[in-house]
Amino acid sequence: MTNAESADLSAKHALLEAAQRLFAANGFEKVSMRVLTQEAGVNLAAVNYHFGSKEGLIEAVVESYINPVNELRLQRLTDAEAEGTPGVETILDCFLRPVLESVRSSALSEKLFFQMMGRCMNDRGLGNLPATSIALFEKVTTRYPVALQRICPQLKLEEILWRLHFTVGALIHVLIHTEGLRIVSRGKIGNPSVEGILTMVKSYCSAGIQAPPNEL
Amino acid sequence: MTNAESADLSAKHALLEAAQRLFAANGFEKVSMRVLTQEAGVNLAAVNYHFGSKEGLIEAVVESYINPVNELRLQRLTDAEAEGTPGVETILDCFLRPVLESVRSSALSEKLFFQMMGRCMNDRGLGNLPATSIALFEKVTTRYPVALQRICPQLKLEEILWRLHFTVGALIHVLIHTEGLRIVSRGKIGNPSVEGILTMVKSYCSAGIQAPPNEL
DNA sequence: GTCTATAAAGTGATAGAC
DNA sequence: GTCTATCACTTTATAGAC
Repeated sequence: MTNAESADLSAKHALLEAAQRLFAANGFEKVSMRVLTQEAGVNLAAVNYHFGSKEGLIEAVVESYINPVNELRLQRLTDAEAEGTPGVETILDCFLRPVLESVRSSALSEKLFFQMMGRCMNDRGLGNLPATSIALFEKVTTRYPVALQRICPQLKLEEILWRLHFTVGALIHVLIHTEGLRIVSRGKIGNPSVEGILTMVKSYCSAGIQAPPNEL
Repeated sequence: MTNAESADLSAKHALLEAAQRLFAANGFEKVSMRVLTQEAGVNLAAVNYHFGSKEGLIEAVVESYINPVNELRLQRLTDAEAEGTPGVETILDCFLRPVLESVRSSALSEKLFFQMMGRCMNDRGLGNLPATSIALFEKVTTRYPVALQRICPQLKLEEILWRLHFTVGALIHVLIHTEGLRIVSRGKIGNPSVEGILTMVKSYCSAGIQAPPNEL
């Protein structure tokens, strides 16, 4: 590796690292490239050199968060289906757990990581995600409903899609707003572990998905 | 009413009306006071005269959306409890329906209204809402769990709070992201009426809230 | 690849005339 | 209450030297 390449990688890496931290804590809009480059210890112009624009940097960060999660979701579902016909709880585990596991491959603290993940899924709006992320999302929102319908044949695909929609909402809300709720509720929600929260989300969403079908 | 008061009210009203429309469509951050005042047909300085600052205008709009909903939530629960012990579905109806009904007392289109409501609950983060809104939220998040525990005595209050947290997440997600999903899913979610969506949310969340309790 | 310097445009807020 | 003019500052992006 030449010096130039090494410098390139370290500057690029420093930008990505600072971007993750600052975007997670403050949101994409509120972080200026001046503050970000200062925090990263690189020059202001480096953002445009390495990522083309602020938007390019945002997309790089979003992809680095969302894509591994969705790839893991597909892999886990494939694994589960190889072992038989997974139940609703198992399918939900395949869907939800990758979010928790990605936290370990991140340099961010747990709280910041979850906020970042929530922001990626929320602030950008699904429609204007990077193309690679949209493609993965489409695979996920195609395969999971099929898996669910296999063991919930009483539900129309349409209603499964809606119930997965509600499930995603519960997940994102927990990721983004649980810290705030902890403060506002003055401790009334207790202090469950991440695994404990996952258990509660799974039992709630599993029951919701298996609710009696509605007339559509 | 004097001319001055009339002029005051109409300028203030025009600002609020434009703020609702623009904030709903573009978010609080992205709307500049220059664009907003131009849209409202008033002078740039009017924002600071009538609301003190951009932040003051935002808070006025947020209050005007959130507070009526939470007041209605409290009223509906009071009414339901006057007629006996409401079930989970009834309690959820008291909680969710006020969001839909407020749409009719708004000048906004249905889509914009729902986005605005979602933004009020989401973008600001619960912690930094106006004081009156926080007080109402605290009443709601005190009374509803009590009502739920009355008919779900097998659940600890702590778990009820978490399940209400998930419910709010599903609601907000539907408000903000359903239009986007409609596009991305290429019509696969069908075209249910607002009342139809409410029915689906209620049955999902009702089943989720009544799921078997977890070890905490 | 990295830097400085700067362009070009935007922001919220306010003093002061009317 | 409403207006103009302007302040003081921030933003992203880029040209050009090194």
